[in-house]
Amino acid sequence: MSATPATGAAPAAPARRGRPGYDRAQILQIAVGLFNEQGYDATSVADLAARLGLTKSALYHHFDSKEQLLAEALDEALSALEGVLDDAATGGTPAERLDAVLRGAVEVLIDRLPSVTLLLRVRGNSDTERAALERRRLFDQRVTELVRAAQDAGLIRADIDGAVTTRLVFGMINSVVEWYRPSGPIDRERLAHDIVTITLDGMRTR
Amino acid sequence: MSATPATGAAPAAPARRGRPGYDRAQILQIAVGLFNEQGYDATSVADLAARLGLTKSALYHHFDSKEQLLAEALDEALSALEGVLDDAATGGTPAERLDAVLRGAVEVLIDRLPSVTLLLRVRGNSDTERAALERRRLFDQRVTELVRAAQDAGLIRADIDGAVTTRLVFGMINSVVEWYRPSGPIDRERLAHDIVTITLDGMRTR
DNA sequence: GTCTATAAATGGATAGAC
DNA sequence: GTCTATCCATTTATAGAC
Repeated sequence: MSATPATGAAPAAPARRGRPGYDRAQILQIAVGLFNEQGYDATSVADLAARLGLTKSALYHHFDSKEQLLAEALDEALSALEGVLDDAATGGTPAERLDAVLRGAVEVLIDRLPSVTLLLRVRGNSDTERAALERRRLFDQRVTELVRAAQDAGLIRADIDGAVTTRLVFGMINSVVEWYRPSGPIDRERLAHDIVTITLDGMRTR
Repeated sequence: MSATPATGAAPAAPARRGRPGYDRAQILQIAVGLFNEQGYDATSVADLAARLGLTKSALYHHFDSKEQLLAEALDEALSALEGVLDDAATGGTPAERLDAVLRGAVEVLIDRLPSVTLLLRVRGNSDTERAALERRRLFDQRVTELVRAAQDAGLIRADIDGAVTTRLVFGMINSVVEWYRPSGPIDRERLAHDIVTITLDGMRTR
């Protein structure tokens, strides 16, 4: 868990001597945490340097810009989400594939909670943010196609538009970043189960 | 719809002569729109003045601070949401009251889309924001109590924790601010119906 | 790999004329 | 009610020493 996440080619970066000695991955992790606490725009490079116990200059030795930190975090989140769809594409019936996508999305969201949280708050204020929004849009499109296929197969109710259904269900899934904490009482699989249960069968008793 | 929203005592503010001639309500409306486009922190007072076609100084004649604009918008959204709960408290069975709260929340969210959108993005970076978050928390608590009462009455499934159910369902409802546009093809009542349908009965066919 | 110092621009906000 | 001009703190980012 606490091992170095292997940014480049080095198999295992040995702990640095002297001062802090952060590598890119560690800095990115702490940066994303702070962006999520305060908001990306409200977080200054000085804020981040203070949290790291570094000066701004030392930070700029590791990264070219604040925006580069954002770009790397957004890429991590988007790649993971796209991976869910790539994996699910090989499944069986539309219903099975949809189930796999919903469960997979919840699990990615939890496993990569910080970067996905950041992604979901992007508004499009820079080229970096706009590119991320476009990748998100393509993801949504692919999920909507899956929902429509499940509707055509008669497995999902067709009295609500597929795009609306997709938005609502992913709205519920994505909202998890607002409150879920891995250290809390509810585990990953349980939450995925609860969400799939409510979205498929609803909260009303029968 | 286009009438003056009655900020103070004056029944109908006559159109100003000369330049733009904004009143507080008009400025607030445009400010909230810009905050939602770019994010509150990413929006400078200069940005807002530019959109209004005014200078910063002219803006400060109407408002004491950027934060005051935020505070007034957040209060509008919170008051409207609290009103939904106050109204629903007088209903009949827990199920009827919960239905009324869900529908009412969707309708408030749509009727006050700009201010509610702003509210849902607040992170707690100032006293103003923290006070708004606290009012939101109290709202959530009151809804959770309603869900638990419906569970105790056997009307809502009890195999998922009431607080989790509340968060998930309001996560879906709140996500509407991310994509809904009143000018679009789907009207308020239709969306409220779709959301209540999915959250109560799910998207699976039976 | 970290530091001090500083640049150049922008942030929120105010003074005072018209 | 809006303007020009300005203040001062903070912003992102860089230069160059250790």
